[in-house]
Parts: sequence; structure tokens; C-alpha cells
Amino acid sequence: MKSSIRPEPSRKRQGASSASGRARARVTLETLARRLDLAPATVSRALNGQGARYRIAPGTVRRVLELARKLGYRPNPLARALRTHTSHSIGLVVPDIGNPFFAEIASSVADAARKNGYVLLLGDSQDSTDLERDTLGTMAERNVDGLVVCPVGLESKHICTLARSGRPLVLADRGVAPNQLPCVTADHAQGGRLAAQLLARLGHRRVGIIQGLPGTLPNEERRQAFESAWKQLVGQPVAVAGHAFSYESGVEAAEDLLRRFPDLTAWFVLCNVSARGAVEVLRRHGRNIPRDVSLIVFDDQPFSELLEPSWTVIQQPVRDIGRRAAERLFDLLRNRAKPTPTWERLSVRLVLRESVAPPGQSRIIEPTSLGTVRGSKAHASRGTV
Amino acid sequence: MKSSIRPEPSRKRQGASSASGRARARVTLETLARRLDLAPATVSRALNGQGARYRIAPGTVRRVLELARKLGYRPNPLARALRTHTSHSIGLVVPDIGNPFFAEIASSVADAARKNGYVLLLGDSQDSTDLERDTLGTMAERNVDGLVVCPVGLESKHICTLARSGRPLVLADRGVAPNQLPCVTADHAQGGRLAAQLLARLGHRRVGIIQGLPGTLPNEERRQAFESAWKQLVGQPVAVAGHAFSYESGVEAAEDLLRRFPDLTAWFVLCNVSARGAVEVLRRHGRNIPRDVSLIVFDDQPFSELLEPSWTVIQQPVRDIGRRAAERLFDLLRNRAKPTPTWERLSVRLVLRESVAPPGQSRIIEPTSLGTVRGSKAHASRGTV
DNA sequence: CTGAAAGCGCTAACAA
DNA sequence: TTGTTAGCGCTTTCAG
Repeated sequence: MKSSIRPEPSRKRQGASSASGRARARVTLETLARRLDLAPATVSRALNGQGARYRIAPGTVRRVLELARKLGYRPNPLARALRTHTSHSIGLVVPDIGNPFFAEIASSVADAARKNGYVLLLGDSQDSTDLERDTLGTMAERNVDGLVVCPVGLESKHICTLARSGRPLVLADRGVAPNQLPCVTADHAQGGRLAAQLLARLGHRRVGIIQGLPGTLPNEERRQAFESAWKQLVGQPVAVAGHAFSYESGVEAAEDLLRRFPDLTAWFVLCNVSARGAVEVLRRHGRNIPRDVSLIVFDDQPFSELLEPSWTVIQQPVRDIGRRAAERLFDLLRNRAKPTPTWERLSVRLVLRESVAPPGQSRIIEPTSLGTVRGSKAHASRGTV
Repeated sequence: MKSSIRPEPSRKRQGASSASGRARARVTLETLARRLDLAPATVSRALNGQGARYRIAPGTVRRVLELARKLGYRPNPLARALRTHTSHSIGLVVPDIGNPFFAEIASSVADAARKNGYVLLLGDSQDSTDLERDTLGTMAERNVDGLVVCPVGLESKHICTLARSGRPLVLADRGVAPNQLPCVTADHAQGGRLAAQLLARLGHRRVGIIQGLPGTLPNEERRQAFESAWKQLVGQPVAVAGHAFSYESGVEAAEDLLRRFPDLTAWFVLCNVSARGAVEVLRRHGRNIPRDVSLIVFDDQPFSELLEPSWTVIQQPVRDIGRRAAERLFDLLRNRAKPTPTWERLSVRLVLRESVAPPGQSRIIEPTSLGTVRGSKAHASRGTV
């Protein structure tokens, strides 16, 4: 039998409750337990669907559930986390949440988190490895159950350490050197090849690359794939400029190319933020796109097709990258399976628009067929990229 | 005197430690306490800079600090939160993190959080009041110390309730009806007036508005200010179409205006995401901007000036909005002052570019002087809006 | 100047 | 079928 009077817990020390005025006292497990004349443990089990396992009387379970609903009981996630070492939270760290690409990743990860009943901690590393290290540390000590990381990508020791400590972690977009970590990213090399093939087929011979942050995986794969394809197709070297995934870098790189290699007939720009800078420079110098310089830009964005000329781009499945990364993280969280360090490569598409043409010409005469997509509606709702 | 042997805490039940292989055991307060032969309480006080208040021997404090550093001790924020009811976390809820406007808000709030030693919980309400309510509830029960909310803006009861429960909360961008909550937002009415003045001065008479989500504060303020200025300046009614801050709404509204009011010579578009849709529709219908339709768009974005024609926009100080909202939140968190429900209005600017001209003309002949900014470099680094 | 002990709200091991 | 107890890691009375 159960005792029929439960002592009020001693409130001698902690002078809480109505003093601080914080609304009416929080409903806790103990509130329920006392009102139902049950032990907190029983209530806990009933609430957690452990009724069957512990063979709690169905009636009891029902009473518990009922009162819980009536009082609007919500378990305290912090207490639970402290006890169980699982916080039902995940972390997302990106190099720049203001960048539409990562904002879109965040959007899909946030969506997945919510659907799985997790909260999302957001960290912005501002493309600094030091900040990234700090942020990851903070999140780890906050007991996030897992992480999606779009790393800065220049150093990876802190990330590997974190992953080896047993915390599920999935990389997105930029991978890191020793491919021991699960990662979801675009097929950057494919993008590089598509760009090279298109320009080669249009008859370009002297071309340049405006790159992003050297040393990062997307940058290297895009550049190298383009260069090696170009070497094979055209047998010419490729000029390279640029130093960051930024507007400023785009401006400087464009000035640089115009000065050092004024005879280039096409540029492959590895980042659409930089591309903005590059295009402005071309305008200032009175160079016509595509007549003087053809342009292929990595990564699409909603305005690409509205620009004059519209941009030919390599389109990444941004939303899918985020979604898949989150899915894989939640798989890990559910199965506690050992993280297969598989790299998932999502296909890119070449979207052909007006910014490319044969050298010296203002438009493509006959549509090439390179498995490309004739540019049009690729973007729609809610300003997302 | 202190006892010189401290008993190992009983590890009978919790089979933790090395079994699960989770790296080496976490160093806790007790680890330190035992190795220093002190009570956990003393260590806690030393670590929390309470040494002075409790007059702990300076030597002791030093020893504690030293060992803590040596062992890389990091307090467990969850345990602390459970005990102190402050989590050192804040929440940010936005209607759409994929929208560059809110991504930029998120960027500045994330930055502020980090600088203040807080972590940031991110919630995306997807412009749904229900989701917003859920998200806010989740965050509240996670004990966030405070919130920055960019509400959907159609209903506010849940937000007011939350705020009245004593949790510091600052609104950003969209306010909510009973102006009892602190809020940081742009001066939307000023933007509406500037737009009206410009179009009036250029000689337009029949104009229309493509609005965003009706009933939300920015939408109503922009629209009403425009309409009332227009009435005063021109004495004509203003056509209105549109139903959301989305691309699709922009498309539909534009089709709608063209069909119902084909004689309009200028459109004021209250959302730059919708504007993209509107511009595409104009193109499809072969209407020239600005000759057939002049265009003013609310909210700038990096590509506005690269478009052909470049967009005349009302520019909001997005980053400042986020920064100020966060600052005000942290003021509240520090001072525990009662939240002054002041509404902070940040000025907007009219940036004059090529998408406006006198009716039937293709460009502005003589620059007007309306306190406007002649369009140019307003955007730069890292693809942020 | 320091320690013992209580307890934040919950869950898990063990006991009955 | 349920209760008792211990304890997650920390802070905070209260008692020296």
C-alpha cells in the first residue's frame, strides 16, 4: 500500500515560491505526485510512456496524464538534461549566418530540429577558426546532443576532437581534411568540370578563376576540377585571383585579373558574393558581359536571372544539403550507430543564362547541350536562395 | 579545521565513469574540491569571484583557480541553470531565417549574444502564429533568460503573456498591437512618406501598392503613410494588391494590378522579395521600368543596384535593428529594470536609383533633392544584406 | 574563513 | 504494480 499522506517537502532554506512574483508556482513532477498521492517516480514513468514496461495500472497512467494536462505540466528540460545527459538540443555552427547560403542551411536544419522535438543552438563563427573553436566548446559544454557544422575549413583538429569525444557531428558544405567525419556537400568537382566544358565548347582559351577562401574544400575542389578539365580540354593554364568568400575579395580579384591578364575572355567565379564585386568592377571598366568577358558563377541566388545579363551559374541544392545533414544527424542520434564517415555528394546543375557566349560575341547562337538547364524559374518563395 | 580525508562519493548506483568510454571523466566542482581538500562550496565561491564577499583566504582562491585552469574545469551550465534559474541563453524567433533580412538580424543578435557570453537558441516560425507560439513556449521552458522576437505580427496574446510572466523580451521589426512591449523597428511611416513624395514630385498621379502581409505593423505603417501622404499631395486613391511577404504574392499582386489598374504609372512594393516577383511579371508583359511603371521597393538588398534598371529603394538599417534589439535585451538582463515599453524607431533612407522616372519617361532628367541618397555603394562585405 | 547540507526537477536502480 | 532512495553538478543558506 501507499502511504496516504505525503509530507510537504521542506521549504525551509530555499525561499522561493510566491516571493519573487514569477507568476504562479511552476507545476513539477512533485506537484502531480502529491495531488495524486503517488511517488514522483511513478508519475515520471507514466508520463514517459513507461507505463507498459513497469506495468503501471492503466487507470493510474490515465489519472496522471489527465492531471498533467489539466495543470499544464511541462517537464523541465534542464533537470532532465542534467539527469540523463541528453538535452534534446542540437547545435548549428556556420561561418556567416548573414550569407544567404548558410541562412538557407539554417532554415532547413531549424525545420528538422523542430520536427524532431529538438531546439537549435546557433553559432556564427564569422569565418574565424578561433571563434569556431570557442563556439563548439560552448555548445559541447551545453550538452548539445549533436552538431551540424559548416566549418571554416582551414583547421580541423578541434572538430575531430569534438567528434571523437563521442558527440554525433555532421559536416555540411565545407568538409575537413582527414575525411573521417560524415559530411554532406555539393559535388564541387562536377561543378568545376561543367564550367570548364561549357567554356571550352564555346571556344574560350584564356580564362581565369576568381576564387574564395583558398584551402577550403569547396574552393579547392572547384578550382582543381576546373583546372584539370581545362588542361585536358584546352591545354592552357588558368589564371587565379581572390582570397575569400567575400564581396571585397571579388572586387580585388577582378581588378587583379584585369590588370595582370587583360586578355582573358571568361571568368569562373567560385562564389556568388564575390561575383557581385567582380561584376561591378567589369562595369566600371566598361567591359561588356559576355562580349568581353563571359561569366560563370558558383551558386545560384534569386536575383541571378533578373540581372542584366542574367548569370550562368552552377546551382547547388542548398536546401537539400541542410536537410540531409540534419537527417543524418538525427539518424545518429536515434540509432547511436557508429557514425559512418560517408561523404554524401549532392549533384549540382549548370544553369545556362546570358552571361556566357563565345569569345567576342554577345550571345550564344545555338544552345549547347551539356546536360545543362536552360535558365529560368529555379527560385521562388519567401526570398530564400 | 577541515577534515583531511574526504570520502569518495558513493558510486554504487550510477554506473558511470569509464564504462561508457566517453573520454575521461568530466572534471566537476567535486573533483577540484577533493583534490584541494576543500568543500565544493568553497571552490564554487572562489571560482565565482565571491572570494572577497566570503573572505576566503587569497591563497585558497589562487590554488582553486590554478587547479581549475590546470584541469580545464568548465562549470556545467545545465546544473547551474537548474539551480539558479538563469541559463545564460537567449532566444531569437524570426518568421523566416532564410529571408536575408532576418538572417541579418540573426547575425547581429548572434554576435551580441556571444560577446555577452550567452548562447543563442534560434526558432523559425515560418510566418505561422501557431508555430511561433510553440517555439516561444519551448524556449520559455528551456529557461532562456530573455528573447528577441520578430513576431509574425497578426496575434500577440501569447507574446504578451510571455512578457508579463517576467521574462525580458524585445520585439524587432514587427511590433504587436498593444504597444506595451519594447520594440526596435524602422520608421516605416517615414519610408511610406518618402516614397509618396518622390513619386508625387515626379508627376505621377495613378499609383499602386504591392503590399506584404496585411495586418502586420510594417505593412500597415508603410501603406497608410503612403496613402495619406498621397492623398494630401495628389488627392488620388491608391490601388492595393498583395497578401504576403513572399515571391508568390509579388507575382500575383503584379498580375492583379496590371489587370485591374493597367493605367498605373508607378508601384510602391512593400517587400523586396515580392518585388522580385513583380519585376518578373512586368518583364513578361513587356512593360518597361521606369518608362511604363516606376518602381520603389521597401528594403534594400545587395543586388538592388546591380539590376537593370537598378532599384530605387527605401533602405532600412537592418543590422542596427538587430543590434539595438539585442542591446536593449541585455540591458534588461543586466539591470533587471522594468522594461520600458519604448518603441525605438530607426530612420530609413530613400536611395534613388534608376527604377523611377516621370511617367512615360525612361530616366530622371534633373536629380530631385528630397533628402535622398543618390544610389551607390551601400552594401559590401560577405554577402550580407 | 570554511564546511555541511539542502535542494533545483528529474530519472534510474533497487526494493518491495 | 508502486515506492524509496540516490544523485546529475551546482549554489546557497545556515552554522560554525
